[in-house]
Amino acid sequence: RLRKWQERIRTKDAGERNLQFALSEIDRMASALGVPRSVREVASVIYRRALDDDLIRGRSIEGVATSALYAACRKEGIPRSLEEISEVSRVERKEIGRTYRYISQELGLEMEPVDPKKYVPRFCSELELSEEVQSKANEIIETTAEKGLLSGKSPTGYAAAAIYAASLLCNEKKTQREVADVAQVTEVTIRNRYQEQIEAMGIHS
Amino acid sequence: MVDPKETINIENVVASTGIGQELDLQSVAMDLEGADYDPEQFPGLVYRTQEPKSAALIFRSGKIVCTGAKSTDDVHESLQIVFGKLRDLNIQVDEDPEIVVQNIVTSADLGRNLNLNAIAIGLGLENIEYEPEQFPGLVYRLDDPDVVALLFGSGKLVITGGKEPDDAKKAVDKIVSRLEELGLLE
DNA sequence: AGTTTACTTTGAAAAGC
DNA sequence: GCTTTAAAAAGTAAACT
Repeated sequence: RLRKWQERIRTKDAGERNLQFALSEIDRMASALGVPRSVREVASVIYRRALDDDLIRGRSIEGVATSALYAACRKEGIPRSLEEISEVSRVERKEIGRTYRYISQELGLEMEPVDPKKYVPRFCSELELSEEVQSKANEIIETTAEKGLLSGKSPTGYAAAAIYAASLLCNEKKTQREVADVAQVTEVTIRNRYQEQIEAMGIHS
Repeated sequence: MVDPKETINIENVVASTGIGQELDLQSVAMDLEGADYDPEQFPGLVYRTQEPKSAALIFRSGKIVCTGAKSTDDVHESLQIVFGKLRDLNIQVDEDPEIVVQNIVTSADLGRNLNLNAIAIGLGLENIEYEPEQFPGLVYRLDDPDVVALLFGSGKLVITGGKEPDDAKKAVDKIVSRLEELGLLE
């Protein structure tokens, strides 16, 4: 009887320690990403819900914590790509993506697809591009997405191409390499998306 | 426009069967040319047929999995070839082993582009999975028939998880009518 | 700038770790 | 859970030309 009681305490302590570890990891990654406190709070709530629903069984604590943070960034409207998230996590990109899809389904997060426009301010500021370029990029994204060009395309690559196009149109040219580096996509992806977008916008350059 | 059902094409059929006899895979691997057997990596021996093209996974228990065939007829033809090869090795094979189709992968074309973002919302975010950062297709699980459909921006789709060719037809019909009533087709 | 190859997703069975 | 098999869809990445 005493042994059983001790075991319960031990289990409870272990669970408590695991939760503390997860929350501190979320905090560490959030700091590294430079996201506001509200995102960490949302991530913590998602992690606790996953814990309550027993979704961590068979998965790593770090993986679930990272996925919760990825989901929280999106929910708060300041998405980080899986590539960016994986740079501050010790879990690899593919695993974060899988775990995110799993907890998202199980918790019924009903996450909407990421809007490429959400990446425009951050990418443009890293490239030191003007407000004018940002507006132009947003206009390109809005217009071409309405024409159906966005289906199936990665939001970061889509945003990168629009920013590249906008930088040319506003005479603040950035090279494909520069834009590709901040968006963490390849130049080939920018070229492919850029061609489609320019054509759909009826721009001839 | 063409009826999307007429664009349905079977791309792969997976079936299981068994010869009703245990096998010494080590010796089968020696005698059967073209056999790939690496028990450290996977317990099954891989044997590929050329016509019809398929891959058979042969296990110690005598159970066999056939995959890669383009029709249920091809599955039967391929397995007859495998049974024949085993008999050539003086291995007892049941006279007419039962062959069970486990999965059929089909492709189809709705004939018009799809706005996956609108479809994701329309079908209900709780019913679909659409993560273009990870994969360009929208994943839609149906209850009846019990299959999974992958919808692409081009209007092409993949249906998998079905056990008979008819499942794909039913699925395409349901998807088309669902998208039509949502006003998301054409 | 554009090509080739390879990997991402879905489904199912087999035997064994 | 993983391992292996095959095939489609379309996007993206890495490595070349």
